[in-house]
Amino acid sequence: MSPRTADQFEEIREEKKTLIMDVALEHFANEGYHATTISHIARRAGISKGLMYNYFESKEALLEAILQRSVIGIYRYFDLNKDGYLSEEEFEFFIRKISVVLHEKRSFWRLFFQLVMQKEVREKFSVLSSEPLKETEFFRGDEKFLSTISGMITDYFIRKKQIKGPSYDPLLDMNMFLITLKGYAITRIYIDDNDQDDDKTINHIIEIFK
Amino acid sequence: MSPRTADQFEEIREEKKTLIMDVALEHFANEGYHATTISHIARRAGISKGLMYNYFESKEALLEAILQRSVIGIYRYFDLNKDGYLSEEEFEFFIRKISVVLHEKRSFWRLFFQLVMQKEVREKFSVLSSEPLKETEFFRGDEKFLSTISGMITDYFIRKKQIKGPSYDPLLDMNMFLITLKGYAITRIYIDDNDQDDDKTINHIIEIFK
Amino acid sequence: MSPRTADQFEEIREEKKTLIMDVALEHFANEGYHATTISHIARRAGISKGLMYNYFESKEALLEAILQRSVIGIYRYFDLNKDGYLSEEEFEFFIRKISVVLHEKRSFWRLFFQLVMQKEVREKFSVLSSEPLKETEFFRGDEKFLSTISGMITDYFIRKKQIKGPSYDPLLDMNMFLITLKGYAITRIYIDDNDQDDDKTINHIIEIFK
Amino acid sequence: MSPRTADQFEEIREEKKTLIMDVALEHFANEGYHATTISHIARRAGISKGLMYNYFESKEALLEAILQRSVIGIYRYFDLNKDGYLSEEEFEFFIRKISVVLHEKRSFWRLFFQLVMQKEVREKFSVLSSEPLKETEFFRGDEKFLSTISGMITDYFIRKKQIKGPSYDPLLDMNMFLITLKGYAITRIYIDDNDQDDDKTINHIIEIFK
DNA sequence: GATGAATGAGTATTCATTCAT
DNA sequence: CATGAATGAATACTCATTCAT
Repeated sequence: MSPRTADQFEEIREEKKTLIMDVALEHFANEGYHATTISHIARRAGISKGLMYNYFESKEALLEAILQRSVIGIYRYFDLNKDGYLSEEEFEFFIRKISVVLHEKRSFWRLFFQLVMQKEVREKFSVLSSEPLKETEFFRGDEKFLSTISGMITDYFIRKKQIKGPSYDPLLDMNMFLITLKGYAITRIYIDDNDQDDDKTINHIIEIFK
Repeated sequence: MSPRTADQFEEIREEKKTLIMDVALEHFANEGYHATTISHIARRAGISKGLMYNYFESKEALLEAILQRSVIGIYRYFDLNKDGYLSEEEFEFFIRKISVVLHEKRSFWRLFFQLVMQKEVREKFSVLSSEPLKETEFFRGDEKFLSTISGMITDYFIRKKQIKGPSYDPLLDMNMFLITLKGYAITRIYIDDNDQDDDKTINHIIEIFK
Repeated sequence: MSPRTADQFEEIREEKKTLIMDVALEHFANEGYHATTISHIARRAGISKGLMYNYFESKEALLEAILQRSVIGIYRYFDLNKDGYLSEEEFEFFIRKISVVLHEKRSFWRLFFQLVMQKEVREKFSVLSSEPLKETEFFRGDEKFLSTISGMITDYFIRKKQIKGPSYDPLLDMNMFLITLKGYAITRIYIDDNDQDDDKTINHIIEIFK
Repeated sequence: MSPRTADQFEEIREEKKTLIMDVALEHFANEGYHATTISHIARRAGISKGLMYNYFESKEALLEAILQRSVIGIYRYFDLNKDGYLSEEEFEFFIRKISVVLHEKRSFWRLFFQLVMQKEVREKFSVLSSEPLKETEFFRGDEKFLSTISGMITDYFIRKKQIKGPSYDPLLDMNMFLITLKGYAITRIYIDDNDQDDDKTINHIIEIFK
């Protein structure tokens, strides 16, 4: 019965937070942020409402924590801090990684699209920042994430022009790529079991835009 | 002095209903259905809350009336009752019409995507019906709308195979088309002013899939 | 096309008022005063809400008008103004008249019992007035009605003592009579078709208390 | 300091529920169900409106809980599960018990008569069930209660015939008894202090129908 | 007289958040 | 750390009443 160490406490704390965030994400993603109640989350997570507020200051803080965690996770998955350069060989891996991350984090992406469709949130995202990423500020972080990706992609298509020649329209191609990516995303994130046809589709997308 | 005629009342009713629906659609689309309050709609429409309920039985009934109106409008715009056949020449017009309708009814489409992302609603749409359209039943109507379009498109890509030959994969092509359409849609409906580059994009999409 | 005379107008007015009161009484009696809405009454009476207020100042005024009309009707039916004396022969007719009036005006009595069970209303009735009846003041009128009947009955049972002798307890007998009357009333007013067994019951009640 | 135990919570819950039900019953009985607002109940109970909904799902659920509690209480008081047989000696106790229960639970009975006079509720009660009593289903329970009593009484009067001889009309006598009971009930439940004359009346009723 | 659109105060209900234990 | 009782501001909805036509 030796008292738990501070580390053990911290570990338990983190586990509980993770549990709450997992449950909350699931519900936010499927029923919507507004339609999901704190009571419901607490009940599903097997804890009391009071405890929820021990871990998260408010419902919105919980949302931001979830978003931040996901963004950081994805950020790390793509290892985007290295150089911001997307080579031709990397492009294929990049697309495949997107396919994986869309499916594995589909709850997050469902929530993400939902939020991005809200006017207020949309406006926040339109101002892309070039400030260094602070992990505690989600939206900044997310903007950074998006602007980094955005820069890499722009870069990639501009370089493509040097290969494809003067008749090639890099802006048009990039727009088509972004449209395809978005369409692929919202298709993919609403399939619960891994789709059989997906491989074909992904290969085809790579084929077109590489 | 003299009392209003039934026609005058009818006119007032229709005008007010339209006004309320217009205001409500705008807010549902931009702030989200749950985040929009009846008070807010009433205030923006310059009427009392009570009057809202003179015209619509509930918030949900208002939503359904809006959806129904939009679906019927789009249905008519596409004139889909004719034969359900999409010829090669028609395909181009079809795409251009989609572009127009996405932009002109962008509030509806914003709302539509928002709703379709809700689990419960998504499930409703998964059962596609082949019953004849009754205008008073929104979801049926919408399913009919979608299933009609869906059938036409499937048809179109199967016929394409006869032209393109055995190496052509109609299912893959159709999937790519649907992905492109969705990506194009969510891109287009969040641009408020008519986009300059849009023409190029549309032409390119037609080029690829015709 | 000669213009209607003032009398004709008055007649139409009275007919409409009667119609409204009939419909309202039916609903007040069966669904309850609070649960019945003005809209509902108007719709059932085939008139507009506005017109209702042309005839009756308020929902409560409508209620009072209904009660007053019924009370006056019953008052007249019993011809109670004559002398307030209830002879032995009259007693039998009195009971039979009660039976008839309970059934024919059962909607009124349903409403009456309902109201009398409301504390506030009950208190009003507890102060019995000996003022002369003014037809425009319902509650006064009703009190007068009740106090007149009450006096007559008290009188009747006191006189009975002179016949029955010293072992007879007039107060007890009167209480039993009032209890029986009330019990008979609430039984009778909730039977819609004229009850077969009722004659036997009435004869028996007369037998006991005459 | 230390957190409350489950038992403590349970105790608080039961106390508060009882408090709310007591206050609500008082108001429902005296002002009527529809005329009593949740705000009013909460204010009188010294709690917030929100708390009411922590304990009862809705105003109607509160009503049903009150009715159920009362019915079960009365059911137990009469110990009706034993055999459903009412002997001559028991009859006297039965009447006296009714007198007591009418007075002690007069708020419930005021509410009961009020509700029974509503058309919709009346119809529910007309279907008497012979299913075993489930305490959680109020109306069933109440029907069972009434049908049990009803059966016992019918039985009692049929047996009386064997004593009184062929000139005795059991149905008429029972009807008179039920009328007297109802009349006694609505008289008794609207007297707040225990009536002096009541003993005489009760004795007389026993005398007549035993 | 007659209509029903329009109002607004009121009612039941919900839910994020606080806090005593 | 943990609980759920308690709060109150906000929300959807109702309905008696008014009023322009």
